[in-house]
Amino acid sequence: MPKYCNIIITGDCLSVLQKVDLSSVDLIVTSPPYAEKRIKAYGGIHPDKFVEWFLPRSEKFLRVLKPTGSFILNIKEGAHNGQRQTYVMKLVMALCRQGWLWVEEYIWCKKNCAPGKWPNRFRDSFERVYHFTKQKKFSMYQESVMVPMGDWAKSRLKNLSARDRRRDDSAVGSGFSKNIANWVGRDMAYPTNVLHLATECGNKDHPAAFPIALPDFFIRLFTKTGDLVLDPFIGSGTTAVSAKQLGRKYLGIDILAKNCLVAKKRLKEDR
Amino acid sequence: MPKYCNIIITGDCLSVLQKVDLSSVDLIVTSPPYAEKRIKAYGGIHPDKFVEWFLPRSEKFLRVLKPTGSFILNIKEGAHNGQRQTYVMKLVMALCRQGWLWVEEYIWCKKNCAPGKWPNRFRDSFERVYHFTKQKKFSMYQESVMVPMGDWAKSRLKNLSARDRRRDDSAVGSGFSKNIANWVGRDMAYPTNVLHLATECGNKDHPAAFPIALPDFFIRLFTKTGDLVLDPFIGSGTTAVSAKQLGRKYLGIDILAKNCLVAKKRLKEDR
DNA sequence: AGCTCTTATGAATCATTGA
DNA sequence: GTCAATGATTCATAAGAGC
Repeated sequence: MPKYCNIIITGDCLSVLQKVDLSSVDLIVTSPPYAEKRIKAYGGIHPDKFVEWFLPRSEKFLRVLKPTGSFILNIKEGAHNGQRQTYVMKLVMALCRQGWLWVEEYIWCKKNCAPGKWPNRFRDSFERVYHFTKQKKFSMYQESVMVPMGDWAKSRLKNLSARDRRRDDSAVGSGFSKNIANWVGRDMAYPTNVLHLATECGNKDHPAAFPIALPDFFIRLFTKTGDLVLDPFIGSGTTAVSAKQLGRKYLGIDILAKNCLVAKKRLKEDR
Repeated sequence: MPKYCNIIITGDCLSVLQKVDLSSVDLIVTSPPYAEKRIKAYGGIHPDKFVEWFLPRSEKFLRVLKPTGSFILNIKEGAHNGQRQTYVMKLVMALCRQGWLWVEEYIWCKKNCAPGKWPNRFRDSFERVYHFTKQKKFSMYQESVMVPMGDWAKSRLKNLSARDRRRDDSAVGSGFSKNIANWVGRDMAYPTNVLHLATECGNKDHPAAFPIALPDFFIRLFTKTGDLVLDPFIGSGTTAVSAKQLGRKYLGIDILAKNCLVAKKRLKEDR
């Protein structure tokens, strides 16, 4: 059993990860504080400083991640003064120089995006999810994220709300397995690199909760039961809740004690 | 009437555009030969050489584009040796340095993408469409690309909810706001920056034809009737056909005489 | 079951003003 | 100039209740 396991730690992941065992993590799933967003919550990282702020931390990610592990990064640049920021591109290229292999970019297409109308752009309805690895060969379990084809299933599963999951869990006790079993013999298909998910509804006491279906997808895709999932910017705890529900171990880190409290509370209440 | 108008020209756009009038083009829509793709057709541009190959040509684009014009670039990096190439990111950043303003990235989500299965990734079902301009203010006609709205609007408008009324009262302070009034009779909605278009079916005698819906969308969005649309890598002629169908002028350029023949044939047959 | 109606809400962006 | 803060403006959808 790893030293730090199934806990939420308050602190900067830069220092906290120093104490975590080398090559002990199977998957890192995270959504860092975006540059110029969450200024009140995180103090704000200027877009020009974002890459240099991130790199020392991603170096620690390299340290604790197993050779066959994956690093999933959810991020999206904003628009300022009529132009899109370029720091996300700069970050990806810097991560490649740091030793990461950029395997894929998934698109998280948000069904319900924020309102607004502007003279020069439409509403932003997608975010990027980058997949990095340490090696060309890595663990991937594609069968565990197969989606059913056909209308009846599409409408049932296009949105995996926490509530749906809870219902399935309580009925069967093991999350997805029952559903998967039900679909055997029906038309199943592999997903593509575009994910259609609604943003989470419901108050999570955190300004930027991503839908649980997002970590859920990548945890099932890149880990097996009992593996360790790390989120170095745990926020409201969604990644940890998802890992726990799927029978994985979790390690959550956040610099704000307030966030850690929210995450711990959600883990206790399993929601 | 511009000198070069409603024609397809065989040649390298680098030299051809030298003869085109300064600031005469309202919109550039193109899908360049991707690096390492279409090697037989174009002789192949190595990923490492792609940016330096492109930049002299995009400089000519700056020359012929009107100050209020837009440049729409459809491109997607491939995967090699298990990793995504970075030349698209490098190109975007180089274009910014060249003077272009990066306004937006649209995601063209391909409904019916190519089948296939690989050990380390799923099927690639999106392409990038970058929107660049010369100025912060540019021509944009958002109303011309509105899409049909769902049924929900009708019922809502029949009987304005108490909450809608309250929200607008507090916002405006005088009973009915004009916001709600704007919705009455509206059955169309603005799109987002994720476009759901099917890929073209049917052989167009060209290996990388994009669906006509793609240039159609951007031509309607960024030009009005009679404007001039340029595609410096016209390929099978889709951009020109779309422009003609929408009552715009077109100028198509391709280095391969074979492509120009196909484009001319399609224009004549209007398909 | 299916239909109608109600409610909730999401990492937004731009123009303007003032320091 | 440049930068920061503030206010104005703005949709489309899912899910649930009720009939």
